[in-house]
Amino acid sequence: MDHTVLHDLPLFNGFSSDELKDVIKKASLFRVEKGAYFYHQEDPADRAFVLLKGRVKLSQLTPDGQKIILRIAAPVQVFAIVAVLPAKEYPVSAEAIEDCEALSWSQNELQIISTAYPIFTSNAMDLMARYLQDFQTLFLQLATERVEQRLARILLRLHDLIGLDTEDGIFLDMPLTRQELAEMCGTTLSTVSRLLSSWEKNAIVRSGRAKVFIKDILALKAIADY
Amino acid sequence: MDHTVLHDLPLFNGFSSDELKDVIKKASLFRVEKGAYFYHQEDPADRAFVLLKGRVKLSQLTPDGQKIILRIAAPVQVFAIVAVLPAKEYPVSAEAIEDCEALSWSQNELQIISTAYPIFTSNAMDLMARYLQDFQTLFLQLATERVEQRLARILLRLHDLIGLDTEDGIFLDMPLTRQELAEMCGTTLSTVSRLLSSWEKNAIVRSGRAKVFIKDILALKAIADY
DNA sequence: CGGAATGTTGACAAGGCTCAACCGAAGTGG
DNA sequence: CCACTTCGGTTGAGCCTTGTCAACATTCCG
Repeated sequence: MDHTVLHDLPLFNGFSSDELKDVIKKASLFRVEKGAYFYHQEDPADRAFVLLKGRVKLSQLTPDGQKIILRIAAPVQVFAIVAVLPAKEYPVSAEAIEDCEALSWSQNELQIISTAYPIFTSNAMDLMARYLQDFQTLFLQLATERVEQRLARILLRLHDLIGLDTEDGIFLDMPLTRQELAEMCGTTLSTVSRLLSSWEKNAIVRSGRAKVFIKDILALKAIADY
Repeated sequence: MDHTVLHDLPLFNGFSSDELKDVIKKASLFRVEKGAYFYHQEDPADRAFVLLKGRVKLSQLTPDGQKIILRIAAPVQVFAIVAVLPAKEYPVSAEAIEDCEALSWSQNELQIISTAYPIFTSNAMDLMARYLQDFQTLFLQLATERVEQRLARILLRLHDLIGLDTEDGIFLDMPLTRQELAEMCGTTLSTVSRLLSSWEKNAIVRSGRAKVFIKDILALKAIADY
């Protein structure tokens, strides 16, 4: 395993090449196929991951079975960082929505890394603080914006995360159903479908079965910031 | 300053009395009067606080001026823990809604404490993880529940935080306007007023100008878990 | 007393949800 | 290769919750 994959991760900020090699030596490689889970909500949080290949859907279930998607992780991103803390549970479930590969460290190994490299702890905390802030922003948007704006924002975020330029516009390189988009913005399949249809009429997007192209990103931004 | 005030704070878990005394010696005492601010959103985050007296409203503004209240802090609670991280900004504003006193440490002092007591860092991280989880729960509720349930939940949380038994029912010991309740559950003043009125008809609460008594907490729980 | 906050209530509109019927594409098995 | 099933998507009707706007009442406070 090439240590350079970790090089630009904020979590390993301040690590030298040798240190990264050492950290990688401690890692295990996990393969999880499409549809399977890395872990489930409320399992004891005993492993953290760095995604190398595929996409992971991080979602949470309500007591009555509704789901919301909190985040989609793409390579090369960290997830389940909560595992650095002892005696926690995973707050979300992590499902592979494509065939995935990830590096993983057990809580024990994370403990060892923390002790050997004190900066690791503060990097982890920094990461957590960033998530916290992202959440506050999301929360604010959910509380104050209409579905239309929220969906536009989500497409824009996906654009940054996984947008691919094609002659048909910017392709969002991930199989996303209407249902999943709905779970990302706290609404229903029908509403998402209606919005995408109406945007398609205005040549803002083009969308089909589990795929979306963005044709007019400025219009989308205008909707988001309306 | 009596060091025992810090004794039960998760942030100082694992500190001996002597260590707590040392930590307190490094603190400054802040007084902030009702209506004034400890800090504003987007100020550089250079101080953390432990509230000793009064209440603090932690709120966030949208670009277009809407406000939501993320948390009300009561004694003895920590806020602005994000200040342990260098080069961050406060993600919220902190307004004293009563005359307040708080212990405070500068980022420098926090740095020194972290170095002297490694457990402090992990306590801080733990605290952050807890906030993160609380947020995810809040987020989920906001996304999936109706205003009625959310308001009921908020009253129940306030009950745990600041409920006082009286002959008139359980008094929520804090001046909270309809507007503020609305900002806590992401809705409008009118809707809160209507809900409280209708609950008053059913003898679930009694409420007046900036005050609320809970008369039937079971009914409230039933609404929350509906 | 007068003005500023705060709260109540009604009328109305709209956004979004539910339910349901229907369509089309993709996959599957004989 | 065709028939069938499954999955994902679209769309309409109706309704409910909630937001908006506005007038008015009540309480507080200087």
